[in-house]
Amino acid sequence: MTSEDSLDALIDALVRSTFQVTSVLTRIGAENDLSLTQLRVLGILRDRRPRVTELAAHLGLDKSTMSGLVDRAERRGLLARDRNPHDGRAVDVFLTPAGRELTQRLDVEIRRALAPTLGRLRPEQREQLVGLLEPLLGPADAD
Amino acid sequence: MTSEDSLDALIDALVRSTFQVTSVLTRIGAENDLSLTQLRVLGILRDRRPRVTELAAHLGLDKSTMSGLVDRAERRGLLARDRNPHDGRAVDVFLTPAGRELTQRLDVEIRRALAPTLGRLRPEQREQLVGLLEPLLGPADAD
DNA sequence: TATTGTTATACTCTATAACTATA
DNA sequence: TATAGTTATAGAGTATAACAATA
Repeated sequence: MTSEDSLDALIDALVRSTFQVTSVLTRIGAENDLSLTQLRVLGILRDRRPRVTELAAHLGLDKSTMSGLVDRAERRGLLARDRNPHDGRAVDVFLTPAGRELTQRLDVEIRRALAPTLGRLRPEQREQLVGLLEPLLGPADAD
Repeated sequence: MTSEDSLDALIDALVRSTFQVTSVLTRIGAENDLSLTQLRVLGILRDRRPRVTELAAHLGLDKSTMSGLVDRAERRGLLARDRNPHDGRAVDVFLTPAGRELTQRLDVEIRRALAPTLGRLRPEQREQLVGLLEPLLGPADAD
């Protein structure tokens, strides 16, 4: 196997695993009336209180798109806005208790959905896989 | 590290790598005026000539959604429809030459975008990674 | 009767452009 | 002037329900 081939095979496997994981996340989101994007918003807010622009940058979206996403999630009581005390232009976004509760439930569901497949690997293989993926990952931003 | 922890860490790494790959695919799609879904449609049609319902099933979408996606891609000349000769109800979908050309260009761009990151792994590590991902993957459906 | 596909409808997601308020 | 956020607008993506054509 040449180096080229090993790269092609890896890209193929990685893209396939991407669509497979995405499909699980999309399904669990849909079962809870959440788009994949809203799922990610909740995931980011788990341990952050970003302003709208930061949230948009995290997701690679325009700030106007972000406004709409925050609007709809806020209307559902999942998150809330607050003026940033240090910058009158900025608006901080954070989970409400209901949003936090839903996020935790989603975590459990995601874990439950992926566990059977990932359980095909022995624990030491899982650790090996994590070790191989880690150097590929950018700065943290799970879920 | 307990077995629970190794599973959590793996899910975290896998989800993060999923969003990272998705972001690359979304960007390359957008640069070519294609949504991630349209990108996937083209990828599926590379080596298949499915009917509308099969395509929808592949993507986990409703057939009415699929009708719209095929409509728009057809209007752009990327794919075409043909009545299935064996079943008068069915409509087969396939790439046009222009669609095939675009798909090949996208392949190159995706490869070029992912190569630098994946190049951080040595060839034997890449093979190891493929070997660990493969048992997790369902039946083929790359891109 | 059941299946395949399209259409009508409604809502979410998305970006661009124009705007207001603050820095 | 530049930045943060919202709103208006337009188009794509999505599902549900109703429909026509075929099996």
